[in-house]
Amino acid sequence: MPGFRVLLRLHRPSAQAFNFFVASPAHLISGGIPKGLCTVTTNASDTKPSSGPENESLLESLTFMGVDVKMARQRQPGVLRKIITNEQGLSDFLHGKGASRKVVASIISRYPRAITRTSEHLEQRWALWRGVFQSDSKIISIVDRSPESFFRSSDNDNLEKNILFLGSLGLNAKDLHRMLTTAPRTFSNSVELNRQMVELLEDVCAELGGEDPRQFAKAIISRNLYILIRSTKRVRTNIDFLKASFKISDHELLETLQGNGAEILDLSNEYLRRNLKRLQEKLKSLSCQKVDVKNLIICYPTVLFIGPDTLNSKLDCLLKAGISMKQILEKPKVLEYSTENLTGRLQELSKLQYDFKKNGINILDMSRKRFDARLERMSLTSDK
DNA sequence: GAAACCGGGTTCTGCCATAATT
DNA sequence: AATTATGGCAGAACCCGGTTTC
Repeated sequence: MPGFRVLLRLHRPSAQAFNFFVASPAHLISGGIPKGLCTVTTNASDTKPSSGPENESLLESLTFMGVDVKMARQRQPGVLRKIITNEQGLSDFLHGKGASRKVVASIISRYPRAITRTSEHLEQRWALWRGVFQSDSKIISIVDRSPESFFRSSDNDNLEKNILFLGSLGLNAKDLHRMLTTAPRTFSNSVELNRQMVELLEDVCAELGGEDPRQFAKAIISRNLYILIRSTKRVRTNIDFLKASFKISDHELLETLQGNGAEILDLSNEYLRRNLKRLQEKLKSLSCQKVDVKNLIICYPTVLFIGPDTLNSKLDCLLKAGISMKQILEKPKVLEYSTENLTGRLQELSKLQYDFKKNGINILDMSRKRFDARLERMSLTSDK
């Protein structure tokens, strides 16, 4: 559970803080000065930050609601100038669905345009989401997580078509639910955009000599719920790149993509390129053959997800412990465990003088519980 | 009864640029 | 011309345990 999620948690808020501090002074210069200091020197008509005045009573009411007006202004300045808005209706609506005052304020701060939606619109949209989610609170948690996903589009028709389209792909209800939980932006894409991605995947299948494009697309989507919020350019480029970069047959590529390889399509083009290049270099320096690289990727595509530094440190710590490259290539799943985890296990095993040559390296590919149990048994037998 | 095989779970927003509206 | 709607991007693994096999 920690791992990746913790990384994201730690990463994101710091990035937000960074933007907040950097962007605010910029705003003070561009937005604050004309209002305060320029009244004497200029007529409002030719000042650069073209704009009417902000709606003071709106600002007041937002402030009263606890909205971070500074943040809102930085994100969508135009909204603050509007004469007609529905912040009270939005607030009441969200409260009615169980959102706290704080959550409502945070939502508006991060996606101010939300207050331009009418109450009828909100009711409609909510009803559509409820068609997929079991409870209001589930939706609230997603809207709180990503206000933009819910509010960015005002096109409820499109949303409805999207739900129908996604359902028509043959994904089961569970997949659909998971997709909309984890990648809610998929909802707000235009149906056309989603359709384009599905068509791209079907085309790729046909190009690679696949028999059943529909099921290929479905397989990739259900294995990679984020695929529909990637650009077709990214996915296309990655597939073409994989095809061109090593001697993988069409059939092998097809199987890899609809198997464990579905996720590597998410990688940015540059990242994939860099990771593959560094992987090839590293393996070459360890005197592996090209075919070893190919087999590694087919057998364990996720290896391309691992950044060069992480990958190198994992390989190095395994090799240093007396494990051969051949063993790693035969059991690449050991690379899935964090460097810390691996290092720790290697240490404990070396205390017991575990012989990898004799016993293999499967012991590293085990859940914590099983590993500990195994160690326990080993130390018991060695005591006797 | 342990080891190996195998697949599954978790996870993804907030910002920017541009097209489309009004 | 301003505002809204939409598309696209960067960021970068880890762990668990049911079932089968020996």
